[in-house]
Amino acid sequence: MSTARGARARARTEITAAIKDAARRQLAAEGAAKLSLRAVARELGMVSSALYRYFPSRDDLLTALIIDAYDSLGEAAEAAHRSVADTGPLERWTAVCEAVRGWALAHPHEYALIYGSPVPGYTAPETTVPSAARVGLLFIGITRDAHERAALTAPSVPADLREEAERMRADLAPDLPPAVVAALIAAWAQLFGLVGFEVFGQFHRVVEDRAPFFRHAAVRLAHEVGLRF
Amino acid sequence: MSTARGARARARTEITAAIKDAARRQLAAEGAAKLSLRAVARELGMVSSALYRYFPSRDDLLTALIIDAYDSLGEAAEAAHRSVADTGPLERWTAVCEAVRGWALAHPHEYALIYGSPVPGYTAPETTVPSAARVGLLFIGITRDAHERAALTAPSVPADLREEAERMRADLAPDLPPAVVAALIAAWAQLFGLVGFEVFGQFHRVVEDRAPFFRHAAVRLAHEVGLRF
DNA sequence: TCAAAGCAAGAGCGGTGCTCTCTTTTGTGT
DNA sequence: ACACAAAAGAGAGCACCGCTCTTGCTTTGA
Repeated sequence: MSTARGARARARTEITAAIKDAARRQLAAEGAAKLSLRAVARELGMVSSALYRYFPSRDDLLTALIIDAYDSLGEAAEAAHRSVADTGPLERWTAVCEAVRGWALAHPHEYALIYGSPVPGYTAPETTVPSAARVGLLFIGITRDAHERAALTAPSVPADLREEAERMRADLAPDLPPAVVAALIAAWAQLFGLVGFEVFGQFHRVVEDRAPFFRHAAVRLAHEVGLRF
Repeated sequence: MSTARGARARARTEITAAIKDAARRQLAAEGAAKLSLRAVARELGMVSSALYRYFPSRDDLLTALIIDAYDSLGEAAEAAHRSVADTGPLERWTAVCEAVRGWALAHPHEYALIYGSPVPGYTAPETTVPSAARVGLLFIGITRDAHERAALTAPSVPADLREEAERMRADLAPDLPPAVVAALIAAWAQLFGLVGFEVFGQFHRVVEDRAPFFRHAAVRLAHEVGLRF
């Protein structure tokens, strides 16, 4: 039971949440590098050392924010997918892509936290994996659906990739053709290349009307995977 | 004249170079976030305040390293391109892609500096533009070459992207079809998505045999642009 | 009831970027 | 050859950082 477990425990979860909220605000305002435990403590009227009762280090606080960011992105993508659940694979694919892009543009610093340079000396704990996988699972689901409806044209795969494609298929989506799994992973990485370039300003003075540009690229990615409609 | 302009000026350029070298070593070892002016000064046997005679701030030192990183990557890509200059567009394309990947894997922290999360509150000065453009210009050159040899199948472009594609063509490569320019920019971003995911560990436990995976993806990118051989 | 556990506070350590002042070194014009 | 101004280095110091340790106070549960 998470209710009625004593005032102290209740206060603990509330304060933990307040710390994460304040930290998220700082993250959004200044970026991960300037996220300071002392500033968070100041904002909450606490002394900095008190924060260590809730998060053993700054990195642990960052980890919590990373998981939240993955979940926030995953939730946004899943919501977008739900809202077009009764359409064809290609439309669902692009809807998820655009949800990812929209979330990233709305939360650039949180996007940077999860898909930008990793914090040096810090490796994400296994805890983050389920949250991080949500968007990928969405794409796998869409593709699987297309495969079951025979709406999937499997791309070809060169000989030197066949073994690895088979391995990825076994690990990630045993019911899909290996070539599709390989193409899917490539498309997944390429999607975040497009999003990252836009969020991180690489398209500055290069791409101006970015929504149609992105939508077109997302459709081409779907085609690369084998989705046709 | 850069030679014989007095012992003092000579010493200045030497010390500036030594500072950048030490900083680059720290960058490679620990990442940009842990690059410390004081540590650089220590390594050089100077006092930290003396560094400010050469770089007005830590960000300016970082900017210098960013330009160097872009140039280092550009040089690696151009060298790879030179070594296959007499082959077909597709082979040259993949050679450049693989040079980018190889450089990124060999210099992960420098790669993070230029293609990872931007340093918060910091916008790259215009000085970086020429260096940053080198890889892109290589791709444009390869594609232009294919176009001149009639070895280019222009992809299609949807109506809502036509205007922007035309604008990009005018800005970046007036001698290429608009649809190709649009595809080229998308491929450029997608390439760095693939490289970034590998360098930043996103492929951990997902893609294992990464060289053939990347090579295949690079070839597909070339096909997307319209290169056939 | 009362010991144990949880928690906030404060002081303090070693580190950071950066500024200011003072002194020394160095190149140059007379 | 000398004087003088510019350049460079040294040092102290400011405000900040993450983190630790000790000291008390409060809540909790046997």
